[in-house]
Amino acid sequence: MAQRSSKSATIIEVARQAGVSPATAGRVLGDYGYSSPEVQEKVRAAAAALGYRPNRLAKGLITGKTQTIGVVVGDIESPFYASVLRGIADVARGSGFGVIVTNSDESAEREREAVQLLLEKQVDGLIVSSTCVGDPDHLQAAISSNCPVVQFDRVATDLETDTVVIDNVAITRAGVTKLIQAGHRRIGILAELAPGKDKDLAAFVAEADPSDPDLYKHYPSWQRLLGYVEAYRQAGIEPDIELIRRVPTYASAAARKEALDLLTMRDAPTALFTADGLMSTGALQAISALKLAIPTDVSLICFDDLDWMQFVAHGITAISQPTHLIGTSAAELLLQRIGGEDSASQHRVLAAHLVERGSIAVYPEEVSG
Amino acid sequence: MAQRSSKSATIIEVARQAGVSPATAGRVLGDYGYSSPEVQEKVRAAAAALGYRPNRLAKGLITGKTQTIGVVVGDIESPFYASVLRGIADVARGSGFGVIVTNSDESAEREREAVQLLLEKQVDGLIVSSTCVGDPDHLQAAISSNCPVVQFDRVATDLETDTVVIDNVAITRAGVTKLIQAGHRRIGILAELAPGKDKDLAAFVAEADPSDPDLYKHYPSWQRLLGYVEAYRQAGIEPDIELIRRVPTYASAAARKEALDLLTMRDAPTALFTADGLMSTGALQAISALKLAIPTDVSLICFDDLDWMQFVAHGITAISQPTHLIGTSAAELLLQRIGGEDSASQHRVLAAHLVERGSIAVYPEEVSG
DNA sequence: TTTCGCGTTGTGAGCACTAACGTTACTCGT
DNA sequence: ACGAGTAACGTTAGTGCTCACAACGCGAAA
Repeated sequence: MAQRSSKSATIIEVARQAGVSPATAGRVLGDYGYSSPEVQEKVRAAAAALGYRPNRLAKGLITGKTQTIGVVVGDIESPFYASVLRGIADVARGSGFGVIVTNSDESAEREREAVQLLLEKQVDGLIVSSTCVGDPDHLQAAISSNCPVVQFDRVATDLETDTVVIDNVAITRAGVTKLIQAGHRRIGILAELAPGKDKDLAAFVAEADPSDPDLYKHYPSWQRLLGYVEAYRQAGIEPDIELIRRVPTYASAAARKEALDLLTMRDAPTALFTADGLMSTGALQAISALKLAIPTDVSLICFDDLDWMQFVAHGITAISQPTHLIGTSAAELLLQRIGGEDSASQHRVLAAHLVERGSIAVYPEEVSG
Repeated sequence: MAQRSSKSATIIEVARQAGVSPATAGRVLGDYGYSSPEVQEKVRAAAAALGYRPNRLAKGLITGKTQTIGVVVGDIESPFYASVLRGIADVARGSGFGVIVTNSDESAEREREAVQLLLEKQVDGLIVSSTCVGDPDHLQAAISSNCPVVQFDRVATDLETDTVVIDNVAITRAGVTKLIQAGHRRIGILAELAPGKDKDLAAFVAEADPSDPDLYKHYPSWQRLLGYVEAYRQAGIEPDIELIRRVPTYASAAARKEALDLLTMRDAPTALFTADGLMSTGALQAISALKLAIPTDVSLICFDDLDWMQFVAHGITAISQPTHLIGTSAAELLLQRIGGEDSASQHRVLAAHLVERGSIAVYPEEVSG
């Protein structure tokens, strides 16, 4: 019977009850060192009788390992992060690890605070989608104090960490190319594109260069824009900057507004590309409000394959990220590092794929010249 | 400058560097007891110079408080749980607490393991949506060892814990009544309804009694069924058990199949009520596959107001739970308990509300008699 | 001057556990 | 028969920090 009292029994009480030394009890219960079968039985019986529950704090204090990993994401409510976290949690549970989650809300300050808290809690490792890819000294601090870090989605490349990403440029290029091949010439794109100012956007589009070591290169939304621009250029068309709309972070209403604006502008686009889930819902809100039909009135490709995309209209063609796999991969890499692996940083690029449904109509190419 | 070496500085090194005793350094850095301004400055300078980072394990070992709360949910990927967790995390962050998340996958065994792990990690409190409402001895064990528990959504009522729920019966009754008032007589309902067997379902419907202290009473999906049955009875109609379809936990495909079956049966329902998000997507898949129009061919009310419900068809009428508030409330209650509050258990019943959109058509009442 | 009290600091114990090491008893090979 | 090896256990010293306690100085009250 477990005891009813307030404080849980310690290993010393178990040892006394079993008539052995604390160290011996520790060996049995902690499953290390030597112990005879008789002693094992006695100790286990005593532990069960007292309702003994090992104190992982004390263990962690000595061993320097807490069997806990810390996770920092933008917002756990977003389907993308939620799914990645699920993958992480699955792997963690399989290895007896706990997972502490924190939301940065895309704020560098909060991210730093979160990392600080996690380090104080002595997590064995960190999985981060960093907001401040620019100066990741807090992550560097973690690495310096022997706390391995794995980055995903957003990546600060000048950091010595394993990374898990998808090839945003290639998959977006493929998607937009699909639209172009269907005859679309004016394709609107809705993307977050933070940080930066409008003039940066123009410069980025003008100079778009896949080998550019620019800061923007590290942000998925900029990478997706790059894929968009490349698809255009490959088709021999110059992208119209009026069709590129940026939306502040976590601004659902703004996404709707931009989409509305885009779809009602003079010479409006015949197709839309949304760079993440928030943009997708914004676009659909606008399309719904304008009573436009998909794909008759407007074609659509959405980044991130959300639940509802299989039944809205005739199905929404979407780019599906292996979110769960991103999480499990990140966790596996991290656990390897925690386990002592000290080979060179691994950089996993996972495959995203286009899920073709019914949101792309063939657009009659205008007869020109 | 923070040091580059592997191990972080301890308070003893900070004390030596500042020329004071470890206890004094602790008082300054830990912000307790007395210390003079001069000493404070010296100690803080030394701490900064050494890149000191307090070890919360050691602190927790002594104080018995880890500033961590444990959360056990069914699946963090579900929008409902993700949003609740977000609420919890927000409150926790505000108080400097960390949050460890675990998924039970609706398995009692996993839930027990999770609770065990969390208790070993010495969490200061637990927020749980329990799978095994029937025998919550693991939760009782937590309470017995002075670890307060707050339950939400699913609740084991014979446990002395604070709870946060919504009135599932009333809000569902209101929703279904709306459908009945619109003239619908055959309303299909899709719900999880675990655990239990088919004959239990028949008995439950036959005896449906709001004051019944039955086990089922604790499960939201059964509560929602109860509201459904009550709405029927209040309208003087006896519910048809053929219209009540149950779906195994986490079986997205099964939800689709049941919905398909429901909509193609002889004397098919003219309206559908889905008891959670999974059922809703299943229903929409079926409706889409059958090329039925909402609300012309089938009316619909969905439990849980998901993102896409504002733009699918003419908008889906939904029951919106205050998910974020559920999380913040649970966390606030828990933090109060952790803070020493020992008043009687609080049971918060939050308001859900019907978001009326365009998925209910008036159904011409048949002229009878 | 004595007494009291308070602010300030240091000392030492201890939180629950593990790791290193010492001791003992026993086995095995030569 | 004897040293080496090994299994089984105990003793002790930590792990980084907090807390109770004692000690001390200093100003105010008696």
